[in-house]
Amino acid sequence: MATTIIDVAKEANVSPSTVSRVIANNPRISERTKQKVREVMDRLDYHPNFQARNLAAKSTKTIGVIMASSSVLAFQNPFFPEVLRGICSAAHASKYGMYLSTGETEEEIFDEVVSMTQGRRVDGIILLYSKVKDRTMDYLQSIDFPFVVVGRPFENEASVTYVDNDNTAIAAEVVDYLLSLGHQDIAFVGGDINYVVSRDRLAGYQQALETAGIPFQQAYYLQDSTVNEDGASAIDALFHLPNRPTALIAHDDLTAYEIISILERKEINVPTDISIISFNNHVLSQHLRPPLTSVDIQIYDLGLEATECLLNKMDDPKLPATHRIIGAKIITRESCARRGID
Amino acid sequence: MATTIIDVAKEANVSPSTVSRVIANNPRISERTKQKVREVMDRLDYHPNFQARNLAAKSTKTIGVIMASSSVLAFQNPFFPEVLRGICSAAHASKYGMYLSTGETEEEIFDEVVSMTQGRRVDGIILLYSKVKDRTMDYLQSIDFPFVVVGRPFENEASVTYVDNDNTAIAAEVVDYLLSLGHQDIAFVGGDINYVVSRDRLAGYQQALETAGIPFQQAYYLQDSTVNEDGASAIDALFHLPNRPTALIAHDDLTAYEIISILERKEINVPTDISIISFNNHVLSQHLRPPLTSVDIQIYDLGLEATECLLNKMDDPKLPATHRIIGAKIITRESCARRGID
DNA sequence: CTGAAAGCGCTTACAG
DNA sequence: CTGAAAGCGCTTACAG
Repeated sequence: MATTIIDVAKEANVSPSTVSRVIANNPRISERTKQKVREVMDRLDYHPNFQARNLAAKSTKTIGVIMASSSVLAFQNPFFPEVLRGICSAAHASKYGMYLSTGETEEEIFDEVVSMTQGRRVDGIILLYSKVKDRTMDYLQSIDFPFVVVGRPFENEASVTYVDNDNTAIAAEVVDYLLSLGHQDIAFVGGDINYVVSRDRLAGYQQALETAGIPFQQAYYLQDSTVNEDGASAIDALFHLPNRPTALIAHDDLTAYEIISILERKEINVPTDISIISFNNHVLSQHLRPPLTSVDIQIYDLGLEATECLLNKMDDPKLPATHRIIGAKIITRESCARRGID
Repeated sequence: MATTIIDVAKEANVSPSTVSRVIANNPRISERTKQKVREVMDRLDYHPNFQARNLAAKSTKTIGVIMASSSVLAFQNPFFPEVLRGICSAAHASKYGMYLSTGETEEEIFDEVVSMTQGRRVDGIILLYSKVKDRTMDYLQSIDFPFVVVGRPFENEASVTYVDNDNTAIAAEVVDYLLSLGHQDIAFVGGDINYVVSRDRLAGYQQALETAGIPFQQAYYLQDSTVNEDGASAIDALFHLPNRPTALIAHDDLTAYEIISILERKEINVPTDISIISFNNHVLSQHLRPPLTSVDIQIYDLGLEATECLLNKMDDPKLPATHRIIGAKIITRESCARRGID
């Protein structure tokens, strides 16, 4: 059996309470006693049992991280490691541990969250996604468990703590950038519309067009799932339009890569024939040919600040909901060009 | 306060022991009682407290996943999300949870592992890397804690359970492939030599050359850190050699991308002027221009099988160490070509 | 500044 | 098939 607090207490000729207080570095214990107890802890190679400590103290010092369902996509998405890195870094700084969800379906994830929270496996939860009508989020709110969302909540925005980019504004900015290059016929390949981020970016796209007096065309709007499933024909349709687009906004770099590959096979040149810009600024985007113009949404900071918000919330559950907006900026590379004269 | 086993027991008119047995689905409890108790659990929305259960049962049903130090690299490495996906999937199938290390330095990671194991925070550990002279691994072995390594251990290979590719053989195969294309002057950009994987691949490279009767040239061997720090000049040196290489093997796709970008700036064409092949077969490798020939090492399977091995080990700690070798294969794309006539 | 005691919420021999 | 009791290894009022 591993050595326990009792062993240490006996060896140091103090009570277990005292050992416990030394572990917690309680100021009411004399330095002399602390030294003595610490020496014994070292000598016996004592390490407190987490379960016992957590049970007694009613806290776990761990954060639950919930990924979106369909793990293949969640993991493949370059967003994931980067946001995790941010979370990791903030958690580590506050000596918190990270517990990762493993559920694969929405149902499983929901059940996992219920048992994580009810079973007190974690002290707080970070939701790595924001979905329309999300049971999990509703549930967390209903039991008043400390949580924070990376992304803007679909409902109850004011009462939920979240960290997000201003996706609507960024998407509008992207459109403006293309407009400034002389483009008018701008296609938009958006993400899954069940995620709020996809809706926000679409809204930004539409608003910017409207501001510029350019009507929104349904045919210019695709979902990235279409491209990933049968990319060639979706892109084909786009390029057989009477006014074929001269610019295209992709929901993320992966989609952009996919599209560029398809275009290449059709001998459509980027950026000469069509300008392409996307979101997320993947590490590899600079290595693509042409190097991809992409929006840096500061994923690491999203994770970092989400964790800080959560830590605050856990510290003081009565704190009002906070919202942090992380800046983003267009990283100009070579996939966008001034519109040629038709 | 959350509802406890006592609440359920009272409500169902049984003892807490019985409720506990119903939770564990103990066959000695009658179906009738089970039904009754389950109904009450549902009605009261009861969820067992993990800490209490773990403390009493002396098991945590969670796996600790330890990443290599220097988290920036660990996270950025595309290896990470993919191996995690494999682990996740196997853990989930066995209803295990995942606890992630957050340490940033080797020292911190070591301390984390000590407290994870001594503090019984996890039942088993997966080491996501294998380093030369690794304290952490030595420690795990010394306390006889269930663990498995993704990668080949540097020492005590026979007594440590691990999952790995046969990196030596694969590297040799890569060389043979290039030889078959007529290349003789083959450069090798390897990984950090503190990792066993880097050593194995280098060994495979050297062996294959030797078998082919081609002397190993120190000038043809670089470490990827050199390329990442001051890529241009390292590559420059390579191309100013009297016999400049006509082929190059890169430790991973990221390094290959980096090199290709540098070459492009020098107007050295891949594959006309130099053939490039690398390891890991990143999702995006097919989208690079030219599409990158790369070795698929089946990262997902590495994670999956490592977890299975660990689960077995935890089930029966007396089991002898097992070693699983995961297959790998060269995915031929367009970055390698037959050697031109000089 | 320190200790004795109760309690955190479970599981599991032991007994019947 | 079920229950009473001890115990898992801590923390934390309470008391002095």
